[in-house]
Amino acid sequence: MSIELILSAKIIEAIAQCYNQQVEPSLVQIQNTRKEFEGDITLVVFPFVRMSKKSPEATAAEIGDYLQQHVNEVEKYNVVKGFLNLVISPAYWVSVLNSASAHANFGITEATEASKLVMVEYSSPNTNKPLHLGHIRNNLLGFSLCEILKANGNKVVKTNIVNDRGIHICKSMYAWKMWGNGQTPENTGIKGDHLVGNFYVKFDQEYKKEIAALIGQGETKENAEQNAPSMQGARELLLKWEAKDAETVQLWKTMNDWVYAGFDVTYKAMGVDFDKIYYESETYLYGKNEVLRGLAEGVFYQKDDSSVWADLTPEGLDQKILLRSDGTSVYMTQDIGTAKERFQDYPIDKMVYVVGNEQNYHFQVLSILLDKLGFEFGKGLHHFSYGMVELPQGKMKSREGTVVDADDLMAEMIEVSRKTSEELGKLEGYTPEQAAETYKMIALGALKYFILKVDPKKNMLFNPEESIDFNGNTGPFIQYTYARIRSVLRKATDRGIELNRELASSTELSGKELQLIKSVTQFPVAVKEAGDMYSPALIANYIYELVKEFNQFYHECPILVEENVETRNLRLVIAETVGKTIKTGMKLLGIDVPERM
RNA sequence: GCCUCGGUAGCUCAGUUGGAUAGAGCAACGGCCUUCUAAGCCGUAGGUCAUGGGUUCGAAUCCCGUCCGGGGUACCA
Repeated sequence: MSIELILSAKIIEAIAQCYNQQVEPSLVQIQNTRKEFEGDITLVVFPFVRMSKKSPEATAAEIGDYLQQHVNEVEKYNVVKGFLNLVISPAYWVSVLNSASAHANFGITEATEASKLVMVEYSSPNTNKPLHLGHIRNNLLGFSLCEILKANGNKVVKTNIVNDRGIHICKSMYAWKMWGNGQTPENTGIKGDHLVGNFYVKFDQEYKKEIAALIGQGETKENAEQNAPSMQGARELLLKWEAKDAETVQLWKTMNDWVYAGFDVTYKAMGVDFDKIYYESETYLYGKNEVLRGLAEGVFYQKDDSSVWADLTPEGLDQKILLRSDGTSVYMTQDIGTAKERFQDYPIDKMVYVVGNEQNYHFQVLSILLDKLGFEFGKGLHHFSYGMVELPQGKMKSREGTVVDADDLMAEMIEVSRKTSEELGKLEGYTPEQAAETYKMIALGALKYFILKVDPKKNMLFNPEESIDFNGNTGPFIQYTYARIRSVLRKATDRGIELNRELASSTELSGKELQLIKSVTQFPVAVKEAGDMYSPALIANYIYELVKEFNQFYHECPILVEENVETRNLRLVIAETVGKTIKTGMKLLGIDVPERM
């Protein structure tokens, strides 16, 4: 049992004994003592002063006396204003370190047969353009969230819904037909997703010209947008596709295959993967069927132009279109079908969608619609809503070319990493392959940590002019600390030093040693909170604090050079345990750590 | 217009259900490599927590108003 739980129970007991009052556990506010005060754990006594009818100081002292007498681990205490600072015995901290060091998977709760099954949808790209920085945030958050949920004892199915059909694909297809001149990834040497993306941009350029021309001829803006030949062409392709026109389907397959080949490369570079991939082209019909069923059952209604709608005014929302007047599906239709499929395929206890906050309304509506259609899981969907990545000039727009491309960004980061490593000359003796692997590990560590350390809910800014840092609160800083620890441990082994991981309870702890042990014990707490809050950032911030403390310790306390064998052993055990915690924690972020750098 | 999210150091971000003197990194300045990796460590400077009220022992945190910004809002995804 953790010291916090023991104390919590004893504090309630103390109040009962001293003041004859029953208190709710929620009133017991225990926190780690701030560094500037003496002590390890602090109780906020303000909530109890009205029970004691004494000053905060006197109340704190009475509770402190009681705890000191009744809890072995409480050595002494001091009172500062309404704060009762408890000093916990070193023996307790030693026992905690022993247990952390003994557990291979310290901080991790393994899933069992009885565990909940969580399905997490993330990535979910459109197949009309390559992945950009916004997708990177999605993928990294999604992957990390899955690792964190697993570490909290859940079974997780990582899923990806590929938006492989729809008007956006048809735009790229139309542009390719009109202006493609038979270009392929093979004959141009351009990565497939980028090639298709080029045509998406081309479409938009031509479309805009046509609109301008039509407006010049006296058309209204709305009419021009509807009647532009490009748009009509794309719409026609969408209709042909839904009608399974052979030539259209063939072109669609070909271009999507180019994109998939490109995506595979990007996913692999990012280090993300999926257990089950759904394709919208396969699920949208289920959605259409469900909408038609809803229409037949009177849940939805049809307008004169034969478009199908949901009336959400009882829920305080608007009307929502579910099938266009030409009968084709919209985004919502597809998501209904996909949800139904998934719950048929898996015994899902919890469904999580990792999708940007621009779609908050969409998921609010999806939840309601599924519920209206009689799916009991409708209300339980969880939209993991994350903020946008913005550039200094504002939002990224693929069609306007103001995007930071995922492949380019990763390649640039690797290049910076390589140069830095070579300048520092840390990898001498490595083969070129080993070195290249390390450059990549550091580059991705920098990128992933940069993205994940920010609260997912908030928008974040990326300035391409100032490349991502490798110093300070960064992935490489953490990786570097890990490499240092490994280096010390290697040297210990080389010198024939054997670790004794069963530390005696009488082991003495200095300030930094104690602080590090306390930090390590917070890891399971951080893992749980990250799981509860769906926040990789909590893990990132935790590791950073741990690593910062380790570096201070490393600087102040000699490890191998220490002459006292017991102290040397203690420090090695601490270093090893911190290293293990860093590695486990970084794994939860999808970041690897190097043996050397 | 309506809905919704946000505003913390020059910049990028932390700040558990309200708790002690609001913290990091970057940038700036000054120290520390004959000792386990200087991608490090130590120090200096930098704040009206957008703003005005309120709630209370206590507010960056909760409530109301105002200003500024992002996102959404019936045939894009």
